[in-house]
Amino acid sequence: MKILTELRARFREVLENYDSDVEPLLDMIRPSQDARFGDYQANMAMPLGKKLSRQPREIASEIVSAVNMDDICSQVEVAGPGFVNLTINDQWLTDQVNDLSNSNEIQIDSVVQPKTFVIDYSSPNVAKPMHVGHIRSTVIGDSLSRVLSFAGHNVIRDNHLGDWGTQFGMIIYGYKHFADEDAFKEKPVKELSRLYRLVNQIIGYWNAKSGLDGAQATIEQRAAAVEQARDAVGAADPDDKKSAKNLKRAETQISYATAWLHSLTETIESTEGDATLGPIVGSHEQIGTAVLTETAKLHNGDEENVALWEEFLPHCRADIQKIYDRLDIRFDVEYGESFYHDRLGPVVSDLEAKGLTRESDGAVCVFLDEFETPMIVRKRDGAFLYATTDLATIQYRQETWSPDAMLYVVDHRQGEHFQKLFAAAAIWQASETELQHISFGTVLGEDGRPFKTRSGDAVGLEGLLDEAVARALDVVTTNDESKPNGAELTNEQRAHIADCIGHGAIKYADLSHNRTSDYVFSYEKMMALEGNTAAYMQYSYARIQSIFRRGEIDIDGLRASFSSIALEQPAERSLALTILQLSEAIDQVIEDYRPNHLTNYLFDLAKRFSSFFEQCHVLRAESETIMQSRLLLCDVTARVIRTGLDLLGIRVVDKM
RNA sequence: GCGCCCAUAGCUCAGUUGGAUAGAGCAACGGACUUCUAAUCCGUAGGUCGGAGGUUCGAAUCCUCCUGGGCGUGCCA
Repeated sequence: MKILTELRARFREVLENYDSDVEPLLDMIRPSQDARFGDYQANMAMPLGKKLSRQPREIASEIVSAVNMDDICSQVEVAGPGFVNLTINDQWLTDQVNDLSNSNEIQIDSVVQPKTFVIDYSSPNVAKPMHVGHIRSTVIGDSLSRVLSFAGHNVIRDNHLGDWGTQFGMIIYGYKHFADEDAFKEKPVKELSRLYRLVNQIIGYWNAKSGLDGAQATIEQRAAAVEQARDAVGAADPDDKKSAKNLKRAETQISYATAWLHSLTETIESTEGDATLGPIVGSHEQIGTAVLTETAKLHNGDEENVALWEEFLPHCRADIQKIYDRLDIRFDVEYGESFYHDRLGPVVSDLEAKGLTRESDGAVCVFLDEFETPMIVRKRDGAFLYATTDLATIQYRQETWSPDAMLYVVDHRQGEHFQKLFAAAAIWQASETELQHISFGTVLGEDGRPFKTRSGDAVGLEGLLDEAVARALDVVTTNDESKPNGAELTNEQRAHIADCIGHGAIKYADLSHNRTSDYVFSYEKMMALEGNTAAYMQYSYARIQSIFRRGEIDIDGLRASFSSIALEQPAERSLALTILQLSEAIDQVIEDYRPNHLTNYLFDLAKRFSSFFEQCHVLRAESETIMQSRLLLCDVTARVIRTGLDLLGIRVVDKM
């Protein structure tokens, strides 16, 4: 399991004769993109040629004759402007894959220097139901945690829950005014989330009311701007694109403003016409400030509000935990925002004492050279902000774990916040800790807009998972019933398989996209169960288990015997080579914290297995020896798939 | 206005940090099932990598400008 490591080790000594810094040169040894160029290629001769003002091909030949690769490469060729194409020796490859096959667990060589990572992910607001927006942070953070720890790093998974913010003020206000005691006793979280939505709608109503005048004024203002721009276009010469552009922009802006006014009016009308909301909104005009007051009272230790918070919180957490249990997500610590409450004042005092703050409009601010706007750590009204909490969190984590790195798996819209946070942390307390925002894009609906329900709400996570499982069950059932030898699964088995496939599909769809880009959420695509989906990998695994069942193979016994893998057919060789590249995929994931390198790898592996499966019959192999070889190759493939999927948080099943 | 990000096949996306003739999967077309599970495999077709310059042996990738889009932008998180 160390092809690339081994190749680089062989090159290292020789390359030291050419350049003092060999790491970048060694990085230029990589798998070939095309089978015609061998299994691996070394591309360092070209840059060396430039640096040393010599012919790259000449350097390549020199390197090739100096590096001792007789045992691992069957062919070493200099090609094109100076590429070195390496073909791995079949015997060496066979030995390597047998080593892996003989080991009890699929492992990669642990990192030489284990680091301590704090990974901050998921972090939902506990008072609101989890929605589709939480899926990426949760799934990506979980996978990165699994991968880093698999590679030998020390990982602390921290769920930085939003358990102390304005949303609790909203619930408390809602509880005091609109609670249905019986409903709360019956299903507390359901009642609390009803109260949250209710309060949210009333706030929205009053915001809309107070926004009407402003929206009207904006429209008038922009109408004037459109007139002005239109005149400018008339006056300007036809080639002046600038004024045409201005007109277009002004027109766009007025259409936004009109749409905005329309949505305000709609909110107001629908609220007033609503059977529940209509009668009550009128008596809660001050709800906005009242909610802030309830929040402030909570923060200041008001007995009643703290008691309510303590009563609500366990229910909310239990509800979130239900989702984590379904998704097989776990954390080492769940220090929510409330945990840092007592540390916020001291953080601000410390910043002040170190002369890093300046007062501006009554707020305590940290001004940073790189940014126009400051980071506000204490509001005019004395309240703290999430920036304050985040600084306190960094401090706490450093004191507690002295991590080498903290990773924040949070969506890209908070990029600027983290830039400021990291900059502030750097001037506040010098530290070697690597602070990284693991940013990701938005989940879009099939219309290319952020994924919302028809009414404009975020899509609930629980319903989303239910839907995926339901669709998976359909496919499992249809497939089982159309098996040539008749259905073979009980209802319980079908349900379990659908559970693994449905949840796996959701996770895989997310992880297989480059995290930095937005992606379009589509049940159809992820459930198509063809192509690059979790099901394809799960299917490969199930087929292998089916071979073992059909042949009544005791695979553990076979592995313990003296049988070994021999690579005769091209499909066998190609599969074995890919199996041995797991560690390269893991390295890539860690390199830039992107799990999609692992999904790409697994897809490649599963494709090669499918080819092998078509071309090389296992149970009807030409001889007992070949059959045993292929059985072992199947076994090691299955174990690598299982390991890889496990690192993505996805389960396998024996039958599909 | 300023800042960050994006634009690759009809659609959804990769593209190993500057490497060889840009790849998958859907969708389309043609083949392979008395199956070690066809949820599969084999093949065909599909591209001005948004546009224009530049950097060099070599650019989807780096730089500049332009076009089109997304997001953020002083007391929410």
